[in-house]
Amino acid sequence: MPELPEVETIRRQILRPVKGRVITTAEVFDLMAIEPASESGFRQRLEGRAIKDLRRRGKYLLFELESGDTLVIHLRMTGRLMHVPEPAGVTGMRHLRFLLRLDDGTTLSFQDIRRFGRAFILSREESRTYWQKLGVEPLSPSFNPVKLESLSSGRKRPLKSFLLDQHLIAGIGNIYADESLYRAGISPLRSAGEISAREADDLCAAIKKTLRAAIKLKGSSIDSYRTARGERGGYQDNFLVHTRQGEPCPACGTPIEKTRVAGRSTYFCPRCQK
DNA sequence: CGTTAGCCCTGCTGGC
DNA sequence: TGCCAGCAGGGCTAAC
Repeated sequence: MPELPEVETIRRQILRPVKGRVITTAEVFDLMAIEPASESGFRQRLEGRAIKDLRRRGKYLLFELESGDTLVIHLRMTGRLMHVPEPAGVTGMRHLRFLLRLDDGTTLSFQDIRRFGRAFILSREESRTYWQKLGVEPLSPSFNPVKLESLSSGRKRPLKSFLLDQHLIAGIGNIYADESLYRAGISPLRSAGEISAREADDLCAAIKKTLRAAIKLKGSSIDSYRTARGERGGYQDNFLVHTRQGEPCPACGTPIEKTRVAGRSTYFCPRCQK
């Protein structure tokens, strides 16, 4: 499931190929993939527009257009965004929801098995306010132990639930929440408001270290995630606890436990994580 | 306000 | 072999 490292991998891979390109045609095959569900509106605001820049905010990918509009794509669970060099490369693609043809003959394709992924377009004005609801970027300097403590203080909810809340910190999903908490040696069940200053230090460092390591390996391919070039990520082979229930903890050998927190599968070492 | 449960969706898995 | 309940979960909304 694409989280910050997966979305950032896609952004880095397609930035150069798409920057400065003009979207010649936009084709929609599943109206559920776009908001609002209007193909004509979607085409009107995209066709003939040049892509000025490609940015990321949390798990969102932002195509900034010369027109001032921003095409926003969220992959959710099973969304796949690929840059396909050959015009015929998209024929026969399964679960194809929409595609954007570019003026150099290449194509951006959006596939999505579970149909949770969405694309929408923000005007310049809407862009100014839309992102305020999202929390701090965990890899930015403004995400530091002091910030983490100020976000967590007074909150009774479990740390796992806290880390998954995109309004507080933007980009961490189920995989990297588990991995970061393990690295920090803190239980996912602990109340967010109860962590010490020392633990906030550890958790902040663990989050940054985990996300950076995952980006280096182009993300995690447990299931359907692929990079923009169609490759599998490599970080799933480095998971310390996630999806490893019953296997020995890398540090102490205690079997990794699986439980459910905030409606999500949660993996942790009952001995190393207090 | 803070927090959680339910919903959306489809492919895969495991039990019988 | 076939059937089907159960599971996976990001973000939104309703409800407590």
